[in-house]
Amino acid sequence: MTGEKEEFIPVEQGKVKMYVCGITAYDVCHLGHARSAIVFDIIRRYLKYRGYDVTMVKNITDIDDKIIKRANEENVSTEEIARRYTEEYYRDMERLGVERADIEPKATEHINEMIEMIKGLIDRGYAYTVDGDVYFEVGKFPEYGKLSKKNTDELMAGARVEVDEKKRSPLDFALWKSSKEGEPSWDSLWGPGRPGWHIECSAMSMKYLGEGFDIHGGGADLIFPHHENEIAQSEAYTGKTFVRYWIHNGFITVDKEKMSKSLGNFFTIKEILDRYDPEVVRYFLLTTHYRSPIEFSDRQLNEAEASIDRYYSTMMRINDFIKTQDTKERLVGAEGLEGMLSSFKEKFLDAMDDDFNTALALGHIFELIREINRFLDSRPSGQKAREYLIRAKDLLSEVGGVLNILNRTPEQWYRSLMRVKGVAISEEELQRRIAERQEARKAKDWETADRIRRELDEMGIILEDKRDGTTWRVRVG
RNA sequence: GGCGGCGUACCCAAGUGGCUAAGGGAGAGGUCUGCAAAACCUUUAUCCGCCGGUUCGAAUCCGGCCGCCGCCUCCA
Repeated sequence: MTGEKEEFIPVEQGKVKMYVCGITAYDVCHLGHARSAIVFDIIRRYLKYRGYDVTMVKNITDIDDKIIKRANEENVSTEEIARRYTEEYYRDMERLGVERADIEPKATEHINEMIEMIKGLIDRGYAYTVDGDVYFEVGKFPEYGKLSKKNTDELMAGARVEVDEKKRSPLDFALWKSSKEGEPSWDSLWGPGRPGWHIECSAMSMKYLGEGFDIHGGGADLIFPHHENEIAQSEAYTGKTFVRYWIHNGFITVDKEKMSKSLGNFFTIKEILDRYDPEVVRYFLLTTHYRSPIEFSDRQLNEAEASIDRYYSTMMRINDFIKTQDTKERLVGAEGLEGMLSSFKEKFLDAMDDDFNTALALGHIFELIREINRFLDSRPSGQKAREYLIRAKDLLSEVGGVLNILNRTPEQWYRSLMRVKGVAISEEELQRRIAERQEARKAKDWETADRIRRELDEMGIILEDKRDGTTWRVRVG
């Protein structure tokens, strides 16, 4: 609300109640929706990791003008449209690895709560009825604009909305819309109609989280008017502070412009996931702070892929090393790793505690990765060395679990890459060729060995000869 | 027009008063290797859009300018 970072103090100690604006089920989701979903998924995971008992509510708007429009275009019911795109949404989220919220209420299942609230607003003099419509009277709520830092005079002056004659002021917004012939409707004290968009979030968040709760999130484009309206109607209704902390994620841009439905410059989640592993998308979104805009491009995704690959290559080295049986203790220059191991966790927490600075947290992860590689390059051996690496691995998987990235095995990663990149060779065949090449190498038949390596390279497989065998990777980038 | 945000190396990006300006990608040189690849080392911002100011000290605070973007209408 202040527009600045603040210390987080929840309403109830140890508990966090958060509400995130979900989707309107009228079309398939694009990458922008993915960002919001992933950002708040990570915030929730982190708060849980920090020991809070988190309750997250994310709504689904299953009735509104866009849905009605779409239903009319396709000559099907609004329920059909909402059901279809809700299913699509869940499919996308599952593929992206976004966990479901604790409660995912639908607007149409909370009409009574909304009617109750609208009634209360009319009773308290904040809303008025005109021909079956109900409007919130913004002029009655002096604090209007406090979130978006707009003042009502300027809004009036700059209003470029076609003035609805029924409204007392152009700023007033609909709480209830009377329905036209053939539109879905619910009975109310004001006649048949449907709720306005803003009222659902207020009614549902209060129902599940209470009249004042901790965190309310959504895309930055919801600040005005949606969240401003939510504050007005909720605080007018309860007389209490609606939300303590507002969190808004930045946009995804394409050529610097906001990715949006109306500009048509969007990529659907499905399109992206046909070409990239979901982890690449998640990683990519975490490389930039959640509030900043993030420029989408294949180049960026390829870089994200390369970074993840670097991580898993190191993980493979760790795993190989942990399997060694050597008892001869050899540790030279382990100080770097040792120091990193003891400071890593704190650095990670500091980064995340500072407004969920995932980009910085990733930086720390890769510093540790470099230190691990440096250590492994020093040719250590023995139990002590193994213990260091086990500790490193545990730390990495702990934070990887929180960020929901870098938490698979290298094998899973490479298999997935083979699929995504369409590498045309089976693992069995690949192993056979590697064995074949090993024979050639043993016989110092470099020509054959190089030929096999080149052939595999053309298929997108890179071979790496190590001391005790050859490993393969899928080429990325 | 009003309000808000951003401008850090070749690219992406963290850093919002003071140790050597994180990290990733890309490039160059080196170590290792049969040759590679990977990894590691060195290297690529005496400087953080420009100009002024505050301060012992600023990328970081203040003012002005330039450029880009967002919101003000549905939008994650």
